Amino acid sequence: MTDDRTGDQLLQMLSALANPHRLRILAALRSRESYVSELARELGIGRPLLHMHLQVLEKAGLVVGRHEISEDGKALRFFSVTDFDERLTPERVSDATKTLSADSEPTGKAKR
Amino acid sequence: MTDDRTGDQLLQMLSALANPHRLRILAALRSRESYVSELARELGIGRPLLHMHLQVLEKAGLVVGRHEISEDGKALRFFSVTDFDERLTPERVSDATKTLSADSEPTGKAKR
DNA sequence: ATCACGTGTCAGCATGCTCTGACAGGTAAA
DNA sequence: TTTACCTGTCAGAGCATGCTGACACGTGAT
Repeated sequence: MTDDRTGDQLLQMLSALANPHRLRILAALRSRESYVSELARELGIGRPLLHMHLQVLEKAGLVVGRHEISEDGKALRFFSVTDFDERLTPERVSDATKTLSADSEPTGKAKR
Repeated sequence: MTDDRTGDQLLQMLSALANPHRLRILAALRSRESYVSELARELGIGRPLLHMHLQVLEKAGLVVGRHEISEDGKALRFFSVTDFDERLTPERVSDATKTLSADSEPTGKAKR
């Protein structure tokens, strides 16, 4: 079965997925959960950057983070992927546009 | 059945869909095909802008354009949506990353 | 010729997204 | 205390996108 997000939520999900780094992050977290610093090393990207990408993914509901304390007392931030399921078809897109809120309208009404 | 694009193609599709205007364009074309100028009026956006969005959608294979001659001799550019079908799940994303080409790697190897 | 309507493209501004280096704070072990 | 990890955030640079007005070209009707 497929999820039932609103147009805005779907758009947010698509925006989150439209980036190679974020796709790789999801793939990496799927094979095994891990915390920020470790993930950054594994993917070879900067920690601040990864941190930002994780926020985007989390806001889109594609990933969830939790706090965990390692044996030696470090406060680690673990992330794991949610099991999202969205089907992309012309029909789904049409449906989504019905619940698309204020977004386009370049500048006001735009009557050209 | 779901499509079988490579990671790069999926990424291109996601990027194309990650925009409210383009979602609306697809929805509009689904209810009825039309040509650029008419579509622009219907959606209330500029023609050059719509032209650009249509190019993005076409390159992603979500829409196809063809030339047609109206009764009064005008060369019209008609567009129609393809019936794409892509399922978004953690597994699909993992698969896609296997066929993701040169993209990330911020600057060279990036060993941090 | 001029008007009305269609096509496509370009320069340039504005906005948003990406990315890095630096800073601040915290715990545990040497 | 110093070292070595971890967490988070910010400013600023750089690059990609979005968007508009103007230009060029074509056809049929007035």
